[in-house]
Amino acid sequence: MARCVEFNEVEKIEKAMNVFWEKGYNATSMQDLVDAMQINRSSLYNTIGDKHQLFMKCISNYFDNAMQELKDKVANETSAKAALIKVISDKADWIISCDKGCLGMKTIFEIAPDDCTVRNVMSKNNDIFIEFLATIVQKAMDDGEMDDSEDAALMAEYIATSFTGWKQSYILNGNPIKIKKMSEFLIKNIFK
Amino acid sequence: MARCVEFNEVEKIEKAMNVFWEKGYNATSMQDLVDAMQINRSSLYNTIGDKHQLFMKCISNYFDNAMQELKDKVANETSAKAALIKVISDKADWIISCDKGCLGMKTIFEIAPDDCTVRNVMSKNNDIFIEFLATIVQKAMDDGEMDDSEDAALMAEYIATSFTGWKQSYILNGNPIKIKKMSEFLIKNIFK
DNA sequence: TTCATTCTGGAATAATCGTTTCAGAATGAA
DNA sequence: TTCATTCTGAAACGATTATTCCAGAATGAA
Repeated sequence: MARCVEFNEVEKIEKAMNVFWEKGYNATSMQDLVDAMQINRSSLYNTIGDKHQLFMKCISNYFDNAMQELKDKVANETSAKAALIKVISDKADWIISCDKGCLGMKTIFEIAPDDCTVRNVMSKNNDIFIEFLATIVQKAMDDGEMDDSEDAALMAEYIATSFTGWKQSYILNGNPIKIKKMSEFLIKNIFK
Repeated sequence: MARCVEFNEVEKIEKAMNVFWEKGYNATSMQDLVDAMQINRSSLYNTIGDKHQLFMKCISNYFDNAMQELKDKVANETSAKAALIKVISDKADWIISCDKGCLGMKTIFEIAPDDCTVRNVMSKNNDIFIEFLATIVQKAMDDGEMDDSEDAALMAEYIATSFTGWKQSYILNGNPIKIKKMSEFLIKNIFK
């Protein structure tokens, strides 16, 4: 009957995501996005929507990918303790390897405080992440690999907030050794 | 000989700072600033400079104030341990009480990754802050109030990065109890 | 008061912003 | 091939951006 969409939406979303990742929401212009996505302006507005809608899709895609990766990673480990160590040290490696900021943290500090829609999504995603971490922590406690005098949820939150702190440190100092040390310190701390 | 400036620069800088604090650098327009500062556009450009220069003055002023407050606070405590506890619990209270984001953290995540000038200033300020914390930690260690098997600088960094994590948590969840718990957890952790 | 100097208010600038519009090319069932 | 439909490319939109300019008011030493 009629012509149909000629581009793969997920693929385009990912290209847009990289631009937001690098520049942040406000500093990214529609021109930047159109250029990077290699898509027509009209097509963009017709199929995905405006800048804000596109951004929402980007952060959802960002989280979904990260969460899937995390789950796969954990599934490959034999114990809860090993899984936690893997997750923590991989996060440290990731922070060190990535010279851009972090789309998630950038969004939380730049956009979330003033944008209710964004804040709700980020908050929900964060809850899912923390809850997932908490189940592993709980398992480690149940298996006697970890001191269980502390609340598992608080422990998970403690781990997650540490990641944010590391990212801040790396943005400012760009010192990989410091990040490594802090991750080792965290691991030592939670298993002591 | 000639007419002289009729406004107090520091006072105006503080008004501008509040706007940046609330909206972030990119989302703040010169119009917003002119309105808030109650100053003429020309006067602004003539005496302070452009948006970026104004911003630099704002973050410097922000840090100087915070640092002075911190030093006063510490000076009023009798022991290094008491000072650390005071600093940590006050930070938790501050995070809870402030519904805006945090100018410092906002700047680090939004601007610092792509703006070398800003990054250098923030990095230097952060170093000063960490170093100051480290001296207190070291004193607590020397006085036997704290386990000295860990590096004081790492400990200071650990405390500072925790603050960032708490702010993230509070932006997303707005849960004061959680912040309180995390601050208690931190205090318990560093003195154990 | 005079007058060189400096500040002030508002208009003007050029560039860029996000978004819309529309003619025409591409599509694919009939 | 036909033709209704949908996508595409580029131009155009009005609003807003940061910044500059300039005429005139204010200033204060001479």
